[in-house]
Amino acid sequence: MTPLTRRSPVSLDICHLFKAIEVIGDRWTLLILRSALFGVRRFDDFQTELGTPRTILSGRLKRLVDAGIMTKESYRVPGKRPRPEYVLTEMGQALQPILIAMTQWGDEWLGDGAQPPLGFTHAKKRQKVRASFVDEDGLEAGLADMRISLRR
Amino acid sequence: MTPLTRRSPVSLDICHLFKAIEVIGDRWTLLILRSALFGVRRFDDFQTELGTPRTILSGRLKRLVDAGIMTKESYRVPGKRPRPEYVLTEMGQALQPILIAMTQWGDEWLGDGAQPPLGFTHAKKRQKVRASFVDEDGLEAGLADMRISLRR
DNA sequence: AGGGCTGGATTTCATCAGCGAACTCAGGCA
DNA sequence: TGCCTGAGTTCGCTGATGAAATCCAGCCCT
Repeated sequence: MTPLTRRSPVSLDICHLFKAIEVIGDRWTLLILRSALFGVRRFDDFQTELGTPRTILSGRLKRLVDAGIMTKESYRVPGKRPRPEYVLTEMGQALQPILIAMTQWGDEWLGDGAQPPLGFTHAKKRQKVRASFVDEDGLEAGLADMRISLRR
Repeated sequence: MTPLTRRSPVSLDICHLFKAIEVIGDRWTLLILRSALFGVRRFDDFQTELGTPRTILSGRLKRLVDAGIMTKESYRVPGKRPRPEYVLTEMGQALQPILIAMTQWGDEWLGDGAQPPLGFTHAKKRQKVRASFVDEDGLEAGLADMRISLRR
């Protein structure tokens, strides 16, 4: 068990985890990102799928665009007028490992014994793939092997 | 870029990611977990460090205990009366990869060019360690190698 | 025994964010 | 012109949030 501390070693104002939580640590934001990673891009599609109140949705999308996680682009169905489309930037795509790690945590700890609906496998090797940590050689490093060091 | 879809392939009511978001997808909850993973355990320590309103803090801690992510135990400083202590369960410890992945995402995308305050290295090999995915052989699987399949 | 101290937790109330429904808006079509 | 559609805003209402004060249990001290 982690030893008791009275204070975290990193103060909030320089903590990147804290900043990340400020940006994406929000129920609706996370749900929007989940849909977006699956390929959903349109306002009404987010709205119907998640049931987000429209007012909240437009605010969250705006924040995600401001943060650089999504861009607001234009799509056009022929014969229709142009419509905005919310697409993940590279910065947004980079969130996928986080969401997958959350999915796998859910699979393991919130699964009602049921088989998880999504499987993560290696395309060629056909082995199960799971979120973990790797060193520079691409080899797994367990949490036990890992040293978390404080840089001053 | 992910192809456009109008709907996510997994409906919310069977999605473990959705369930995970319901449980931990909340600003204060995530901040509490951050502190907890660093070793903070006491009500007032969380409160001072995060500035959480006491009413919110007690509510969130209760939810985390109900969810099985923390347990409420008793500690006793000799000569003082026993006090509750909120300790991560195994289920809670298992959230560490998620928070580390978030930290590293923040390091990469929210860093104001500054050196991140926490370094993750392999204790023996002294190499940098990063969040990623591994197959059953413990070898890294990039997102490109990975197939996400829908189980029916 | 009684008063103070300390760290959890609850009460109170003003404020803010979430929510549903209705409304606006722009541009294409008939 | 009038209508349709997808996006976004306006408008109230309600419920959650936040700050401060209060409560409460149990150990100390005298």
